[in-house]
Amino acid sequence: MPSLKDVARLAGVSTSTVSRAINGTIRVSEETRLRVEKAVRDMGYKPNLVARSLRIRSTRLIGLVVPEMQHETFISFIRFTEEAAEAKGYNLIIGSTNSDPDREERFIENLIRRNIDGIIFSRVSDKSHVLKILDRTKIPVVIIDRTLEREDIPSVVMDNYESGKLVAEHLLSLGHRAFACITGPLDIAINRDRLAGFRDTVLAGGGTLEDKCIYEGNFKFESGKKGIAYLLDTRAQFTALWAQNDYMAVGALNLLSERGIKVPDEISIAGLDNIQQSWMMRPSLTTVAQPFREMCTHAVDIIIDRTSRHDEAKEKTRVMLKPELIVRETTGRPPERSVPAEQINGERSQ
Amino acid sequence: MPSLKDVARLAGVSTSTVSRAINGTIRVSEETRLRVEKAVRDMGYKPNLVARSLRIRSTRLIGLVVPEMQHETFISFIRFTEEAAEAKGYNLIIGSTNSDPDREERFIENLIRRNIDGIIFSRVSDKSHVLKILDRTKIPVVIIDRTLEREDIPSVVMDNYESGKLVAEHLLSLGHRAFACITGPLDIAINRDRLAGFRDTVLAGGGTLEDKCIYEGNFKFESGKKGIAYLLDTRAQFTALWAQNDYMAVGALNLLSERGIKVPDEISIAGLDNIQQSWMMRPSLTTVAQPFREMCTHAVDIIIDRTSRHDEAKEKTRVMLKPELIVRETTGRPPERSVPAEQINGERSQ
DNA sequence: ATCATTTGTGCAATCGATTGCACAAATGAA
DNA sequence: TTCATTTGTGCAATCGATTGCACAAATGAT
Repeated sequence: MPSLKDVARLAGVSTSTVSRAINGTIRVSEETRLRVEKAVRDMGYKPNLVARSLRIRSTRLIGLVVPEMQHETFISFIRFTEEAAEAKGYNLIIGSTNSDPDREERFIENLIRRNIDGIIFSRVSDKSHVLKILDRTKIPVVIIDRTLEREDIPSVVMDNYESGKLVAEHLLSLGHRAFACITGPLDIAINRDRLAGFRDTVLAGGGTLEDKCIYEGNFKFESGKKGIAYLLDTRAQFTALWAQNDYMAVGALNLLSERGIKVPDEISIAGLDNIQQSWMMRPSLTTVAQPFREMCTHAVDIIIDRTSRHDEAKEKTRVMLKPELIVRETTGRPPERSVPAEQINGERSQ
Repeated sequence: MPSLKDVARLAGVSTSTVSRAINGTIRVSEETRLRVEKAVRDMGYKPNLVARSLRIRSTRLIGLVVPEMQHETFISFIRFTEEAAEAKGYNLIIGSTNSDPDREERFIENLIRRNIDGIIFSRVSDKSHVLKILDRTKIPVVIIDRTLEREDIPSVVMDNYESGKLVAEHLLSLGHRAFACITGPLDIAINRDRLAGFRDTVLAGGGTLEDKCIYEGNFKFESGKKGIAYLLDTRAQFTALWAQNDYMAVGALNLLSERGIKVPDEISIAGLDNIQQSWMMRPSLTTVAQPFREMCTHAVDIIIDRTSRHDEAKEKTRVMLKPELIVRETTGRPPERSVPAEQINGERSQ
């Protein structure tokens, strides 16, 4: 691998000149520029980014921390963040922590030592000690898909309240009045927001969402199954169910199919996330699409913005983007003569 | 951020000594080691990996090239490669090329300039000019999930022939005799291998796999739908179908459900890959699991191995791992009185 | 006590770029 | 023609580590 020095020698100029000719930081005479360019081509010279990074203290690397790679949500973050980063000439280092604090810490330490330009977190907890580590450096950080108590940390989220609202409006317009919900963990703000949007809209529209029609899940398939089973078995009355993510919706559908309950004829189901399965399955799932691409693009932009104008006062940045409702087959009109859900359940469950 | 020099000053020794105390490359007296360690702790010193990489010409970074991030296969590669790399103290830079040669080239160039320790490719084509680029450097390369004509490039693949064999054996043992197959692109060796394993075993077991029962797909959902539609509409005769990946199997199931054909009562279906949907859907999909974790671990090991013993003669490395059959609900005994498939199709299609 | 060997440490070069400063040549203004 | 300004280039320091070599002190052998 030829270095700057080799190119300089071949072109008969100093390394400074070659560097300037390449980067265009300072004017170089037309003539020498051409000579340098020729030398660069002839030798197949490729600037060494490690050396460059060391000198200019910027690596054009962004770190992305995800808790795991099973959920499609995180895959989307990886995918779109990589896309956005690549478009800006950055590369992406990813690390999944498996929700293991040690691994998380190791990974962050590594990123710091690698002199990374910024870090994007998805789903960190408020108490993550990692944030303390980051406070000690001045590496820009963005939280994606969650907001933290600490307001000085920029975040990018979907308008979660709105997502609940969209689903409720849709179901209300189909004629539903009795609702149920399988939520994500309610210690997390965004999930409470989703629920609030859903509930507020349901009630405003003359519907009901009783407490016993709410099941707190954990975003996994199994939890969707459990949730719907619980709701059916406790004879909660509802004709429409919203699961706060698609995996739980799929789980619910799975159990309904097991029990021979027809969707959407007897119960309407909606999810959130728009995972692949949601359109591949039958019946296809009505859901809310998160604007993942935009979220990631924003996150990357914030990082790059903060690295460029280094030490300026950090204004608070909180980006909130609109979700989009995607209507498919799992939602329909409520049962014809509005059979009480209780009765339906009674027939079927055990 | 304190540097070696700062630590050295605080500990009252030279930077060389600090470096040696930290890395343990050369013996340092117990006493100074303790002094250095204390200084390191007191200052919260973290070695700068960029500087280190520049000097020792090794970054402990591995690049992973995937064509896209929609297919779960590639997600698995990312996931397990990251896991394996992290376990060995390496970090992972990923890039998806979207099958765009320019993007691919840009990404590879970047990796080279970043002085990456090795590159893992999934799904490169034989004619990818990228390999030429890599020939010019001596960066270790591994191909995963595909073998190339060029034998000097190490690869890690599943035993694809075996996967076809496993499926065929399973279906034969259930009593099936008339088979169909929706393949991946047949210009790719591994797909021909899968088909060969399937066909050989079917025929050896007294079954049939007629030419008109083979449909060449492209691994996507839609292509599974099209494939089964084609097979049904041309009245190919079969009671069991193998789709060479799960997305196509799901597509096929989707269409069968549309046409009201019962699985596995009327047709048995098997896939390959063991994607999430395969166990979440109903009926759950019989499939072949690829040993992704092992594949990725091997790939990382090969890279690390080759970086350490730098310029030795490269022996040819081709790792081949065993697949595993996972029997679920979409495969069962063939229809009771062995109704000719033609008749079944006749009733249903259109 | 003398010399060879081992042990521990520091000096300074090095990896490959970028960049402040100095300076010569070219240009423009008077 | 003379002086001020602009333009283009090179020297050498720098980023933060690692490491070959030199050398002093400690140790061991005789």
